[in-house]
Amino acid sequence: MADALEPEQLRAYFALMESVSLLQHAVEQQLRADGGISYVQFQLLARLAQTKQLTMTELADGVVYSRSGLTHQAKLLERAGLITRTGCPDDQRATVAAITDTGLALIRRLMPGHIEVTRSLLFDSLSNEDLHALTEIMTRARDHMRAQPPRSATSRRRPTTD
Amino acid sequence: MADALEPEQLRAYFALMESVSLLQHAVEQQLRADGGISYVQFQLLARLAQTKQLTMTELADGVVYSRSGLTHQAKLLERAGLITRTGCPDDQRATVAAITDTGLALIRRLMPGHIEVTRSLLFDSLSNEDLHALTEIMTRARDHMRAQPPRSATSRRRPTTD
DNA sequence: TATTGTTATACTCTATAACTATA
DNA sequence: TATAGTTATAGAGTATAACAATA
Repeated sequence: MADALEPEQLRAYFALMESVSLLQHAVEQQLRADGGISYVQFQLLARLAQTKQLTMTELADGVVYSRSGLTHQAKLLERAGLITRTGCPDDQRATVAAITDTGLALIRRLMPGHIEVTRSLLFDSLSNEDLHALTEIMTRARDHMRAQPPRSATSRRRPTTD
Repeated sequence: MADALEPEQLRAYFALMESVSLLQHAVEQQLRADGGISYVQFQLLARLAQTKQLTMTELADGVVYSRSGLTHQAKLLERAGLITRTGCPDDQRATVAAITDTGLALIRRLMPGHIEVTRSLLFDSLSNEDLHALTEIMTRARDHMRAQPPRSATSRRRPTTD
């Protein structure tokens, strides 16, 4: 089951990882320089810009891999006036995060540069057929990965009773 | 030039970033659990396993974005007995890094699990056509990104005189 | 008893600037 | 003067465990 990957699989794997590493680094530079926020913080803000209201657990999904990490980031965003955290009326245990006008304005201000970076680094080298193929492939891959159980029994998403 | 990305570009971008994030997290878990090393350290070891001898600058290429970061990682790897650093006879300024037998053994021990993670998370969801397309697309994207000049004038790869 | 979220803490990674030594 | 690399240091990110409050 764990033989060597085929050469083409290796090439795909390395090209994928290095490309995203380069892209992510460039995006992080832009966000930090233009808005003083990290990519993780940008992701959280972008999610809240779409759905307005999210509990901490919902907000964490797919972006952050530990609860304390999210609390830390949320605290920074709240301190910067970009989000608010209030108690949830439905479930007293939960905290509801929402983006502020300042946060919305920041996202709107950062978007053009963010888009420009991804365009010049990634999409400028892709044909329309490439784009279709990439979308299809990576969407399927993401769904597959999300459905995959974590390798270790001690996951932070679904902590077991041990 | 910086209009909104098309919806399909956005979908591709998000799927790409989230997939690699999930994959990288899984790979890091495996490497840390089975070998006690990080993904960056794994990449450095893997490069040295192929080419045996590399100067620090050559070794950094594409893996690490600052010289001091590489020095730090190299120090850790050296302390763990996984690589050696010796002066370069050709250029007295340079340091040549080489992998040790212990380092080679570690890479060989980690590879099956590493491959198994990437296979179960990524390649199991890909057809042969997908694999061909992905390889072609991401190889081209990587080459394009590598050729791209950094967005800011103050790059750490090509420090200017300011 | 399980879940939501926070806190405290420790560890790792990364980057900047100053420095040494060699080309 | 430019390059290769190290050092010191400071800042940010992340994770673990212990905890409080609610379901």
